[in-house]
Amino acid sequence: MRLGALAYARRVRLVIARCSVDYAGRLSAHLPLATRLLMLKADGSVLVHSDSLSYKPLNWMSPPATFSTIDPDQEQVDAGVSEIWKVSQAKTADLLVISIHEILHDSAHELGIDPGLQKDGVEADLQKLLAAQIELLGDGHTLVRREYMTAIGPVDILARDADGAAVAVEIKRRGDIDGVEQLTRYLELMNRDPHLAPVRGVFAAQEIKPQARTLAEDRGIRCLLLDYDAMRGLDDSHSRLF
Amino acid sequence: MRLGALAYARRVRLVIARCSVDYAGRLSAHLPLATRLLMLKADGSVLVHSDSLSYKPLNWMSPPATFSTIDPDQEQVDAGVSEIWKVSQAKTADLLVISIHEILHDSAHELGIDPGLQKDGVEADLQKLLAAQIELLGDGHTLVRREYMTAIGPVDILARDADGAAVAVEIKRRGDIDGVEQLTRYLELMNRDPHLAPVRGVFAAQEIKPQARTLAEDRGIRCLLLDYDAMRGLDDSHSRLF
DNA sequence: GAATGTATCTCGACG
DNA sequence: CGTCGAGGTACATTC
Repeated sequence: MRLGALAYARRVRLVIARCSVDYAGRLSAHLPLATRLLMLKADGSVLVHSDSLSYKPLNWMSPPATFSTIDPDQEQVDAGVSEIWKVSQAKTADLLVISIHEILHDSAHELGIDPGLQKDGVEADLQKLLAAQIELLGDGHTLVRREYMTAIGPVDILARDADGAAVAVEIKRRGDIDGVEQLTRYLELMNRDPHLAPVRGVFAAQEIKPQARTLAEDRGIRCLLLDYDAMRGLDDSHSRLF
Repeated sequence: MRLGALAYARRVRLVIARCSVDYAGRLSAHLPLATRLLMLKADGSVLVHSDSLSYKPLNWMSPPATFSTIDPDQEQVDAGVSEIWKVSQAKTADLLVISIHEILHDSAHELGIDPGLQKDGVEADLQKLLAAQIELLGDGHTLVRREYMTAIGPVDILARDADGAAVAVEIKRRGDIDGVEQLTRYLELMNRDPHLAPVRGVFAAQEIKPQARTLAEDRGIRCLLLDYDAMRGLDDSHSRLF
């Protein structure tokens, strides 16, 4: 537990203001003059929100950031700017400049320490389930082991088919091209091992993107769609809310 | 059950409240009782923020969402709940339930329509600029087209060199190994097309990581560093911040 | 700390 | 409307 975090006032400042915003960092971005919500958090970070397009701020500065206000020059005053906020991140040299024209609301609130989010039932233990239901690969398949180690990392599942031939399975929640590349590297390596070769590949996922499927099948890798709910059994539904 | 107090146009409502939050959708999640900022946007979406961990809300509901309040039952009243907010998304059946224990601040603000963010310096800009300045690939190069479609996706730029040979260009802001892999897949596919083959590859980026450069050159792919500022300078533009 | 994989990803573009 | 790729991805976990 860090004492430093406790020493700070856990406050959030909410400002509704007509403002324009400029950001310079990895890219440049500009927000023309409009009324927005500015949220200043305890760690110096700043979020600029509009009244729609949830989740993502229009613009922001990530912590740790330093906040300062500077006086507008005469030209800016003439343009209607009353105050300029400068938010900078020393490490990345990112800079967020908020030109305030008019503050319509300004309040600060003590929030206290948040116990944090508890997630539940996310972790697709697809791997565990598929290992337990290895026959989903096809009749007569047997499990050799999960997390079969190779020189470049663990293959999710190594199995053998009815004829005793090795089968390497890569499991993803969403099957993307990256996953196919990953499995391809494993297969290339494993097929150099005379104890294993020939090794066939199975790309298993709850959802397989068409391009990934195309690439996989082009490389002789079989695609297997996994039905998570069916595999988990319909017994435990996450109806904790009702 | 009374319907949304939030059916107003272009407004954002800010509430500071002691509350607990439950979410059920792709996953289940729970936030224990604590003081948080609740942001209700005009489109019915809701964000639950703490005073740190910028950018991402602790919990949220994406638009389009419908908002309603329901009265707590006796058990909930005994537990200190004064009000329950229910935010649901019809399409996905996601549900966010906020159990309000105490409201410490409550204000609503008219924001108006936001003109939106103007971005500058992303991959699309690089692609446009390189297409316009195709001679950066070398003397005598000509543009065939941007976003040349293949079965596994569009190649950023297809050009021909002074001898009329095809050149496939993959453009990245930051060139790492993934980009080289991507270009390699395109090249492999395109080289099967007798109308195109042989196709040479060029990996163009503002910044190319050493590992990516090594891999690319090992595969006969030429690396090209792009100077965005210089390229933009040949075009017409201006820096806004200073 | 760097690298890797996931995400209630979000968001835009394009067919 | 789906699909696909990029993101100032953000964020957690592992090496």
